[in-house]
Amino acid sequence: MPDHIDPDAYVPRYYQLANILREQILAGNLEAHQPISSERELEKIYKVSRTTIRPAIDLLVRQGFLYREHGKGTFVSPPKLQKGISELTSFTEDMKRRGIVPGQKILLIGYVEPPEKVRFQLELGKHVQEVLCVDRLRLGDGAPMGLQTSYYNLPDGLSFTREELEEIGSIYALLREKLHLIPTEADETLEVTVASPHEASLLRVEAGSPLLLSQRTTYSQTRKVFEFAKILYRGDRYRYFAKLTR
Amino acid sequence: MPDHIDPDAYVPRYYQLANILREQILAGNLEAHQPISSERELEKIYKVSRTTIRPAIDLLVRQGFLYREHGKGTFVSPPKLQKGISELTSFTEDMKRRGIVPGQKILLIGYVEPPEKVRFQLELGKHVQEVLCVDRLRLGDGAPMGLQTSYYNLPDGLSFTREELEEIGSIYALLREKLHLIPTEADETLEVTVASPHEASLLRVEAGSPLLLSQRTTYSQTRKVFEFAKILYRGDRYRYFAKLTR
DNA sequence: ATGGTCATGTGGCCATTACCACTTGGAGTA
DNA sequence: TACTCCAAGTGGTAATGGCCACATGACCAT
Repeated sequence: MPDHIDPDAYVPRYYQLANILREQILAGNLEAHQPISSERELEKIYKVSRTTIRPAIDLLVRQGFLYREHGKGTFVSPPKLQKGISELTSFTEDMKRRGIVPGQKILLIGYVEPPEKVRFQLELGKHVQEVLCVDRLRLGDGAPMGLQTSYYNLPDGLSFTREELEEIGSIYALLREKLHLIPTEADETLEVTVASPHEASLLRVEAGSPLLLSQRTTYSQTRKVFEFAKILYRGDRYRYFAKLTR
Repeated sequence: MPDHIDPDAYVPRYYQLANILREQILAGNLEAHQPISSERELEKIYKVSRTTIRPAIDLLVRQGFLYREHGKGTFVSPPKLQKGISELTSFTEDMKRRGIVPGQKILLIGYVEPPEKVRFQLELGKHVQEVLCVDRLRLGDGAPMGLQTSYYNLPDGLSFTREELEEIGSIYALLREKLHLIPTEADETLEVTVASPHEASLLRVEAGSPLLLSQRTTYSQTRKVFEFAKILYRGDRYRYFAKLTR
């Protein structure tokens, strides 16, 4: 890990500085509630202007690593505030972060006529006849974790095959690399429901067991809705995390 | 709504500008995906420097009203992206936003010896003997919505009475006005569970009905944990919203 | 027609300079 | 002793000026 800022680097200086400071915090060089160097000191230390320092600190404040107090200084947040904000992640990433090995069984992949609800969520016009649908059983450490049904509104007849999905594993990775589609924002709702006999048998629980239903619409970098995904999580195996701010 | 920026105002100029632009968007003067004036044009229009323009736009981008595209311009987000991020709100505020009339029935208020789990969440030392506990039935439009149990670690013997809580209604409002404690951040987890006979009778559902369990630790402006709250929501009446970003 | 080049406009980044508001602690005063 | 006041240090806001990276369309050469 570099301890200085390269003015000619490809990444912006404020970003380099944020990385340096974050590393120091995570390495434990700085105690919780301890002040970091003042902005004017950081100017001298890293030979960058305060105009560069501030966005770096802004970033770390938003990420929960630091907090400012006007007239007093900038301080290190206690460890509990340092992890897990409301980040948009795929099931695969989510599991990895929890230290669980993700897996999946593809139940169905192909074009279907969208139900009215999906048509609404994907903001489809009346002329759109079919959308790509992927039905998957999601696994965590080999055992059923959830049941996911996703619908995709892809640009201009672009698509992918079952083989490609099986090879890469993550639809998000596939969309990013093959179609240059990057999820940037999503609206999610969570509610409870109970397992139908069919869902129960796939998830290996009793019919009528409580499930957590997540429904998400995902926006690409061009601000278009491209995905509507429903995931039914097993109530006994999944817990949702969120970080709230004022 | 003013359409110009007052250099002598108490509120910062970038904040005034953000308010002006947000009003224009909400008023519908600007269509979705339509570009707003470029940053250099805004300099001339509002007689402020680009250093002021950028934080204003930053703010609106974070709030979901605008999005930038390098080399192209800054654009108005479609309406669906404009509301509801992961904001820290009390039950009372939450209900009001949904257009539901909040209510409550206080079941218990007083000092109790904290269970081990609460002791851990509130980061209490071994010497702390008792913490304030409030048990409430939460109502929405008069009918049971959830069952909340909250524990408070208040500074220096500060406290409040049942009468004060009944008068003001919201603990957050009470803490803010009486004790100058402002919630600024919280960690929340959500999971499903089923109603015990006792919970079921209070919530007026069948025993064994699915419930949504929210558990939250809340941090004050001094970065200390001051609240641990559990809310059991009726599965058939409550849905959780979140906005996710990359 | 096709493809490359380039001027122009946009947001992204950054140094410099300056002043304001808030906090703190020590000097000075009553 | 107790109080007030103020200087110094901190983060907050802001103007000015500049260069870079990216997107686009007009223009030119092929």
